[in-house]
Amino acid sequence: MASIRDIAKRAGVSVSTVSRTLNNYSDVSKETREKILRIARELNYFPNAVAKSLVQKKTYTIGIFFGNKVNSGFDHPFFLDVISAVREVVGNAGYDLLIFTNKNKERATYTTLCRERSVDGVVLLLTGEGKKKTETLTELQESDIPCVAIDIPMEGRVCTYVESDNYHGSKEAMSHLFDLGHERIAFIGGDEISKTSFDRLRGYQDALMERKIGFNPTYVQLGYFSREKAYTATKEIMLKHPEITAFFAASDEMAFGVIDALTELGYKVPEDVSVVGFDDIKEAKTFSPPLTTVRQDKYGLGSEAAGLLLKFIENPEPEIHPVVLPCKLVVRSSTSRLKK
Amino acid sequence: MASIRDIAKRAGVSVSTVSRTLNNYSDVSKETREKILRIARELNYFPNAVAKSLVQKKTYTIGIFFGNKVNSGFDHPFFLDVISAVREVVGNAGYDLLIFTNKNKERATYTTLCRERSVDGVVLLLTGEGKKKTETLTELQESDIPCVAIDIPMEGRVCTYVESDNYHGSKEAMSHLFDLGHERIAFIGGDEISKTSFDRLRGYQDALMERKIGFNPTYVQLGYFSREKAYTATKEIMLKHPEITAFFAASDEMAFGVIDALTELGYKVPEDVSVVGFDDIKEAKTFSPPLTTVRQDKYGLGSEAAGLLLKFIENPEPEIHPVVLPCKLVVRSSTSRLKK
DNA sequence: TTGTATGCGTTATCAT
DNA sequence: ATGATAACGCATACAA
Repeated sequence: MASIRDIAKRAGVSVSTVSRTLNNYSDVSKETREKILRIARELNYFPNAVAKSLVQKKTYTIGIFFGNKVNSGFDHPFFLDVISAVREVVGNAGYDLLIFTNKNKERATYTTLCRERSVDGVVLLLTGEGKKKTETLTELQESDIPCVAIDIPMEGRVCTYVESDNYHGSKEAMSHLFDLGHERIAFIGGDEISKTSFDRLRGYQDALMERKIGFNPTYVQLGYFSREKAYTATKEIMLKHPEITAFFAASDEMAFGVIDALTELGYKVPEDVSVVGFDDIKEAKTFSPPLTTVRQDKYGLGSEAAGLLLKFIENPEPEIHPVVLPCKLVVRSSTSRLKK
Repeated sequence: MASIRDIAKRAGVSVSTVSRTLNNYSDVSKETREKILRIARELNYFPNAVAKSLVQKKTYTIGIFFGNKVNSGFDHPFFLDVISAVREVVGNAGYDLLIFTNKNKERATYTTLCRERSVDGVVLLLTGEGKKKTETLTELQESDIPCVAIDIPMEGRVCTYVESDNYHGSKEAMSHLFDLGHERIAFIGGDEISKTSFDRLRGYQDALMERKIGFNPTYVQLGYFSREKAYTATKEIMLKHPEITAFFAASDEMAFGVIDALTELGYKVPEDVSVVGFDDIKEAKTFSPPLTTVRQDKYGLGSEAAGLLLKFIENPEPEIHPVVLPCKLVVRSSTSRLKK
């Protein structure tokens, strides 16, 4: 409640002197400084960040967008890890996090929302349709708002993205299956719009080609990152192609759906059919059977994104380059050697 | 970038007319209104929320504190559900969410942080030590900042809390074990400071007393909501009291620890020993064996908290009353009938 | 219906 | 070393 004016009045000095004192300027005499500090404490003074933001044009706030639309739910598979990392990194630099939630603004775009709130930078953690390069995404990318996206290939003067090395992650998964003797491997992909999905599919295809096994398009279906859709797709594939001995799903959620379907069809996992997932979400470890999967460095994704963002904010002409984080195959019990 | 001044200049009117137009005041002639609106669009105008906040003393921002200290990690077991619900509810009312992260401010309290950012209200989702009624918690409770805590018994003029009906949840769990024939039931509690822990323990004790079985203190240990600590406690108890046939853990995480220990000691769950958890976190369902547990309405906790907060903000003299949400026993496969 | 003037709490520029 | 004053972008009381 107390403002610097109140302090100034009590101390018998001007507001500018108070301001300088509170901001640790050197040109304040020791006596007045101490007096002001004492009074500030007495009045239980705290600076008003809003007023400060207005004049400094800096809010020390990082915005975050989630979900599959401009505004929507928290349906990202590892929202928690990413946001936790972002929070840690930007927090240490003195920034707070603003989660955009405002739903009753039509005509709002990422850019206008950011400008309205005057955030210093923004992290994009979108899913599904939100990852499609729409007009509003392009607008943001070309704006002067520092921006880092997770898993969306955006690039601008102060805009880039962070992703996992999905291509090589996919290949590692395939290598593992090859090592176990599998060759007839089905793939349950993500969607047709995201780079993430595309890279994982490409890894699958290339692994097959390099192994001279060849790529059979009828072994591939899209599951749209949904357990249910993956379940349906698996049934369809497996009924038509009972010769398949392994499934590679582009997400753990979908791998669960694959296993659901397989189990219902009477196959045992991994005895009859092996299954590999992607992501290594929390439930992967406790699932039955524990899922072999490609682990993404979720925390790293978030901390890299935050680090880049801070660089953009603090550096007027940053070098920009997307960050690609390595994946790691985690072998558990949903895969096993092919029985002759 | 464009301000109402720019619009005013272009339109040849005063800033107040522009302001009134943009805020849908009725006393603006149709022509000037249309002209202003057109120019606003041309200039790609958006209001500056910071400036607006300064003059209106309202930020349309809800703050959230997490973790076990004033500032710390996201270690709450269902952070995601709660925050998702809060976001939904306050979002529909036009508020955004501010996650406090700022770590480099010593001497900061919940109250000063809230004042500094001028949040309109705040949600507390703390764990561990953070739930202890410290000075800074009391300060917040007694302040005029609208505040709703989850699982912490705080009450003030614009401050209350939301919790699950832990006591009856506990009793339900015990009833289930009684129904299966168990009588020698151990309890792995939470901590000694939270009401949540206390209520669950009380439910356990009362259930035992009402059943005329009596309460054996040596059957009780604290696990501090940690899988590891619960593991250790379980070993200790089970080695001393092999007559025990069931464990009731005050959280799912701890129930996992209980099962870890039991398994290592050579007991089969649920054949030899039954185990019940509390919370129904995501992994409970996929754990092996799928965990019987007491489900908390996590989303409800968040949406009730948000609803109360909005009431406090919009109503000068709200009636205050804590909200207690019912729990629900979810029977899965970690409990079974006692073998004679 | 419109304009003028003031203030929100702070920083920053320029004097003194 | 300190003070006066303008400015940030907007809302609002009051006057016209």
